[in-house]
Amino acid sequence: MRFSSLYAPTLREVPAEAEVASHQLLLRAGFIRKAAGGIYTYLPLAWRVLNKIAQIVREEMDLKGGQEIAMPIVQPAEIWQESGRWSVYGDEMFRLKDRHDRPFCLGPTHEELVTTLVKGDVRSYRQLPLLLYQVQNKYRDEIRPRFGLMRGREFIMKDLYSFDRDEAGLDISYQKMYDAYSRIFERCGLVFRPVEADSGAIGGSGSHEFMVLAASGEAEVVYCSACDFAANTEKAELNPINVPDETALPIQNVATPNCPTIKDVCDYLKLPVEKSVKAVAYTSDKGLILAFVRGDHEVNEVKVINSTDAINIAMATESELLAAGTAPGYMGVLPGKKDVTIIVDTTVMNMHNFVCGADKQDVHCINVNPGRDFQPDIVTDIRMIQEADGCQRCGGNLAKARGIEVGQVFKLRTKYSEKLGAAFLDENGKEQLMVMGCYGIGVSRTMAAAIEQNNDENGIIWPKSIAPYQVAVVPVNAKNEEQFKLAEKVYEELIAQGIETVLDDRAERAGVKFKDADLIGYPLRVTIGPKTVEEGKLEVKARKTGEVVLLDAAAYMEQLKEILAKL
RNA sequence: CGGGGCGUGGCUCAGUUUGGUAGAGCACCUGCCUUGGGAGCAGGGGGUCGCAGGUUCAAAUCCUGCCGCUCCGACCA
Repeated sequence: MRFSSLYAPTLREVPAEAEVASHQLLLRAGFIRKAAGGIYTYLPLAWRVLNKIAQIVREEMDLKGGQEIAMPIVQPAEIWQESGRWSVYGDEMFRLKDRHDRPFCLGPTHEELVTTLVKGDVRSYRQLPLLLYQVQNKYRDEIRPRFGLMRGREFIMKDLYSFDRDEAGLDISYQKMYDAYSRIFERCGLVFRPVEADSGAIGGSGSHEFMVLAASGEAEVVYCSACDFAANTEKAELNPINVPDETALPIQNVATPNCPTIKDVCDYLKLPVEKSVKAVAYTSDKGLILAFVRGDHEVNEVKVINSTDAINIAMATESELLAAGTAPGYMGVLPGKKDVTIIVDTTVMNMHNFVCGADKQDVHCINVNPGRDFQPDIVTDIRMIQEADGCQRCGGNLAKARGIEVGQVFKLRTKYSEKLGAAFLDENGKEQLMVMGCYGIGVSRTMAAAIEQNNDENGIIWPKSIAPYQVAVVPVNAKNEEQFKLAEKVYEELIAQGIETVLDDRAERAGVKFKDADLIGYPLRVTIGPKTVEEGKLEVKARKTGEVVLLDAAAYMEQLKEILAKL
């Protein structure tokens, strides 16, 4: 491709809307343009990168027996109503109506559609396992789209669905995908880590997220320094902390003036924080929810949501708390409140003689004991893991890192086959539900994550496997016939060898072309200018290391290929 | 949802406080000159000042409403 005709409008200045590196660089280097909030046009360079990532994904999916299909983006409401998710999905779903007023949505995911598809065609265990996938746009009307392609409302996703005859089959499919995902992100040149994820409302074990490690990541992960445990902090399961038995003392109210925080109370009463219980109040479509954890712990909102039937939850307001019969800053576990769901962390149930709010301004209760003094509506693990908790598996030390979630694998089991009636006959002629899994990769997010992990002050540094072009050939002075002729010759020769190359044939000054080459991030740049042309040399510069090598202009190809191969 | 900031040519922004002929740099077009890290000179094209009302002789500027973008918070009582 000749740069003069390439649609890659580079910008000298950073568009004001972009905050993170990948967003800024994708805009500046002429890869994307915004069409609406969280919705982007992919320009030729971006489209090449996306296709390369998708190609790697396809190869690895096909190796594991995946078959590519293409399902519609527009989906009828009925199947979502059947699975129950039409109402569950909430505002995140883009909904529309046809001319007959029939409801549809833009697919945020395809479990319903693919299950409906397969149940119509698969009758026998002989047709299983079945692995179907597609690569297409997905639509999610995010509360707050941000960071360019990292959290868009329209994005490209690879989604594969596995159908097996039983748990054992699912385990095999799951492992295949886990392995394939590891290979995919390796081939994309990314530093990543698979982490355990809670399978949420679906229950049971069986979900991993693939995190590209980057400071700008939205997710926080913890990992063990001793074993291979790694988990999303939002999802890491925690064992309750055991404490020695104690004789239950009589419960009593104590005045605690001006002690709205746990620290105030414990300082005032001279109690260790481990002897206190604090609350976070949420308001939801199911009413007010009070979530209690030990004073030095943190509430994990995701776990709270998973432990209830609530769909949308938000922090409760002061007036809501007062109306329910409690007091902001002084909320307690004791009964006597109106229309409140009380959720208590498992560790709290092991505590004795603790202090918590008395539901009255400036009053706390001391010597509160579970069972004797209160019975929560729900007892479950709702706290956020901390480094101090240590590895929940081996007791080793935990460390934290930030990550970008680029993929997730998930055991669905029979959640959808049951709701949508996807069954087959086994060899005994007995009807069985298909056992399903789903496996997603954010293709457009992977592109952004690759940039987050590979950039410097001059621009993008593409991993070779997903670079839009491998080499840029830059004649320093396009009007110098000798230089330009040589550049064209080298360009033609590289193309003939199947090496993706851009010839920067613009009548720009050298500096402009160098800046653009760095910004766009070609792994290699071949410079042809007066310094080298007279000596019959080509200058080859690696974007990543800045290393420069001079090659014989008459016989450079083998060496150049070697340099490329080593990148 | 709440709170802050912003909306002026393709991009970055000035001008708004104190109403009075729409500006700069970059980008773009033409010519000259220059050619190893975003050159220089000369000439030129391009803007319903987010939208809709209102006030005024006069509105980018003041008032009201709406829309869009963006950041922060969803923070533990």
